[in-house]
Amino acid sequence: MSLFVEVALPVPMRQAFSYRVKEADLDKAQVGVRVRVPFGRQQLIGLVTGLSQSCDLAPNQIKSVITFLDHEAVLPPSLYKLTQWAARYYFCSLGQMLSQALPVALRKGAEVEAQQLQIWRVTAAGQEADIDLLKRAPAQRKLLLALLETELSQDELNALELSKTALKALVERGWIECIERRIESNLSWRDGLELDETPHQLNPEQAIAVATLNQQQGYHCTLLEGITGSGKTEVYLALLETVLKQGKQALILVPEIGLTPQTISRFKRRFKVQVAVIHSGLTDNQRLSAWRLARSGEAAIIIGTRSALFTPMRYPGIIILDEEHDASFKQQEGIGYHARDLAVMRGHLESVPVLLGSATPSLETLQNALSGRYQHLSLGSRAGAAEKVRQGIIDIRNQPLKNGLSHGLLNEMRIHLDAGNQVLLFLNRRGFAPALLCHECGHLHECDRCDAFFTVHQSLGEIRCHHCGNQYAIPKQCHQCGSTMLMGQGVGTEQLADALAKEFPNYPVVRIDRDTTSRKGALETHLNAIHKGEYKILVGTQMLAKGHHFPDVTLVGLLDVDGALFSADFRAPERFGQLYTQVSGRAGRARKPGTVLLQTHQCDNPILRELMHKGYGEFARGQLEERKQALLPPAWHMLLLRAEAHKAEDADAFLAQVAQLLPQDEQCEIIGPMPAPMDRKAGKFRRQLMFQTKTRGLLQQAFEQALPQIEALPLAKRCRWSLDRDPQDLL
DNA sequence: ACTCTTGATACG
DNA sequence: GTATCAAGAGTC
Repeated sequence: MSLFVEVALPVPMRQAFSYRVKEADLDKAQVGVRVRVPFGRQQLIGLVTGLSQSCDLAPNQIKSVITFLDHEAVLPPSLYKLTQWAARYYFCSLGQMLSQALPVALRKGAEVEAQQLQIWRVTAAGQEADIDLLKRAPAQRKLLLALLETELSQDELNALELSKTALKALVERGWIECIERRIESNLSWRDGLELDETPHQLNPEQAIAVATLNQQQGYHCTLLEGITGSGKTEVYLALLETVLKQGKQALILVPEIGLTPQTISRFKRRFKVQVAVIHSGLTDNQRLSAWRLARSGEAAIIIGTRSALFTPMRYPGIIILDEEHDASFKQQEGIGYHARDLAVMRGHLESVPVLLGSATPSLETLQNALSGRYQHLSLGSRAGAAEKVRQGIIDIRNQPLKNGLSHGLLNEMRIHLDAGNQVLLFLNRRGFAPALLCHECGHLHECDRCDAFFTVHQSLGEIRCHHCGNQYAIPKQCHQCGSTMLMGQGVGTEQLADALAKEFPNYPVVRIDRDTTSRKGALETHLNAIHKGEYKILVGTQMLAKGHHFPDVTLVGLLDVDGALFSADFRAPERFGQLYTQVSGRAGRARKPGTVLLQTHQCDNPILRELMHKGYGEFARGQLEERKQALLPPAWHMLLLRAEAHKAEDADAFLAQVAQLLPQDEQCEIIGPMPAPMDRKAGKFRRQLMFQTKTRGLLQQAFEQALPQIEALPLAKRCRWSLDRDPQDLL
């Protein structure tokens, strides 16, 4: 009797591949284990998705599995089902989705369970040894003393950053040795939870939220809408206590920028349990060990960014997504899955509650909360004594601007600074950066490979295209008229910071953006300096708006509001509303009253008025209504097809043929093909097509039906194309 | 996705 | 002629 396995491989083809199982491996074949298989000229690692006694392919076309890597399924059934569901939902191959769900180390063939732990300890000879012999070898001395105190695992030893040569020298003396020990997982936290600090007294609203959530069992999804400073984290901590006391684990997902040491320590401080942290800074092996701790149940709390969603839990208890509206929960490249949507599905599959927290919920979540699909809890009052902010609009029509700053704003800044407070200026430009402008003829310098303007980087002395990476030295003369009067048009954070340093020489300026915080730990250093009051003026982008507390900031200025209100992207007003609310929350914490000022040419704009006077809640409901009218998400459902080709006609023709294969009626709308907003990128032409339907099921069904035909189109091979379900950006 | 094959273009 | 590159085909 021969046996075959169906294998999902990390390739974009939406099909399984069959392999023969060798005689010796017959007992190892089971669904869910990883296998190494030959594939073309290469070897790949895939996951067994099925077994069968026969195979339709000609025998000479079938190869055999090289090795079986596991003796039990890698993922628990719930996560396997989640991955299957996601592959179908996002129209990608199961293998590709699986490779998103597994830590890189496992994709490369690492062991699922850590077999043995390497332990360093002092030998009998070492115990007797005369420490004074090491007077002239301080590194060895330090190491020996450390090990005399307690034995250390390889990881712990590495963390101490001791010298490798000293280690070797001590081994050669025979004073220390490395032994291997089987590790046993320590699950003692489940027997009795110990707190490391006493919980804060909850205010009535927090107490009600906690009580409501504690009553429920099994799956349910809740939106916790709490304005900035209302203490969502205290609610999380109180819920964690309940969950942990039941011996269950908690998965906490936070935005990329939100995973700061402060956040982590907040959770670590409260409970005496192991916390596994999963973030992008980890090496593959560190990630794997965090994954193992979660899977074995040793880590009671797992906290991480988007990809941590797929971390298995032996005792699942709750899933919490903080700052639920944050765009970093949606993967931008490759398979664009949304961790929030998948978290809800995972909660379903594992029968655990899902809690979505935000001061400014996304319209998607808000719609679910309003319709009753999700439970809706609110925290309205600010914790502590902070007062409500004062807000104002500065009309800059016909106003002279100094580097983008109006007189009104400058005056207000001076008042706050002279009073000894800090001022935060916020630039809301996504992708719109200062271009190089000729003051004489008005020529704007454009990238010769794309349709984008060059961005001026004064400090690097270069101009750079942010779409293809093209870069040159800043030209001395205008390419069109030869004038030397070149200026960077528009204000970037860098230019603004320079101008402010001249305008307010007595008040130090700090700039926080991608450039100044790209170095590891740079953001931390800057934030600390801000807290110590070393800087008085803070200039920055989105980064500054998210979750950082600046008690001495009393004035927040938003400089370019207009762009946000008139963007080609239908989500721009929503994002601006979230940003405005988050930024406002930055002002006037502690006991100082705060002021928020907007500079705009559109001071009568109704959207702006509503946001300022009625707050985010009302504004968001208004936006939701507008989306319904316009048949846009979340009212309708969207799939974006992008195509890229050397010849614009190829991309256009391909998408036009795709459009032919899709239904079009009062429940299905097709927009395009049209040029992508950035329609030329690195010499290729980019086109896009939008497919929108009234219901989620309709989109699924219609596209699933069309997909095989789309793949069979001859033009499909002549251009690079990709799918983005529930797109965040139409760029 | 990756790798090998084939056809097209540039170059001294 | 050959060296290099990009499009095309195939992967159990």
